[in-house]
Amino acid sequence: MAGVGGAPAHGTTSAQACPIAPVLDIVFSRWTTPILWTLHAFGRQRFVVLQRNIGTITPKVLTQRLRQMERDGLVVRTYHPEVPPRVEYEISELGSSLAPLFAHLADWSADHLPRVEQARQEFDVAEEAAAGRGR
Amino acid sequence: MAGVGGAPAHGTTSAQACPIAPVLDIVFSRWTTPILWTLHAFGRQRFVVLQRNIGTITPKVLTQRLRQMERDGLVVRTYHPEVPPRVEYEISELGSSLAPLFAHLADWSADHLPRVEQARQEFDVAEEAAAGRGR
DNA sequence: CGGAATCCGAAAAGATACTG
DNA sequence: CAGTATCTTTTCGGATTCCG
Repeated sequence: MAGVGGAPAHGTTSAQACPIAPVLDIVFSRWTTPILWTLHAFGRQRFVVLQRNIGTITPKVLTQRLRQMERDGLVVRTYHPEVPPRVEYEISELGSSLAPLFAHLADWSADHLPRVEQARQEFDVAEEAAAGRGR
Repeated sequence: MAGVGGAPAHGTTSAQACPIAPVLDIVFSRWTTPILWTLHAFGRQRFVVLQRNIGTITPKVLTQRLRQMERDGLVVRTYHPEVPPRVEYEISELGSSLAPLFAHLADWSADHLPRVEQARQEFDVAEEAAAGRGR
């Protein structure tokens, strides 16, 4: 697996320069969309099941992300004091309110992602040509 | 000043777990929204002006981000071979197609950000209380 | 089972200085 | 002006280990 470095977040960005900057840290932090998506797709589920459904996230990171999302009110954590302990996570109403936004994003993706791919290829070809001339 | 580390991006996330993951790297990478916003707000502008308008970005990072966005077709770079050199950046049509999405995000922010703030306060209070009992 | 604690490595962001 | 080069900083993500 590729070790990755880390981009912080969008938090330090000057707010006046981008009014939606604050939301990005809440909604589009790393792993938040996969988590919300999985929670939305499979409904309430236990920690380990959630981890399996997401596929590649480690328990440490999943815990961190869930904690932040719980704090932001996007997910609800339910602890059952049993032996062995049982904890379940589910999407909150606030978290569900993001569904239309994600749908909008999916629509944009369907409509414009091919254009991005095309732009990338053209750019790479032009770059290749420029390098050829430069060399 | 807060240096930031880095979260890579959302790219390594398993696609099946979240269909919109690919778009996140394109649209919501660090600095992309402030850059697009500034380009949208002030129109075509030169490198240094853009840097000033954004406010806190260093030339190195701005160059990196602009290069990526140009490759993705979100911005258009125009180079005027003069002395001194003049380069202008503007938002592309593809980049402009994101405007409704950003508006949607701004709407969600206006409607739900207070709820997030409230959730955070309640969470912190509950955590404080839990710590008090635990200590 | 559901985490918390610890160590480690990678990559990106920032600061600074320097060119064509 | 518009970057590029270099060095340092930051912290996120992964792996491992341990606990109630």
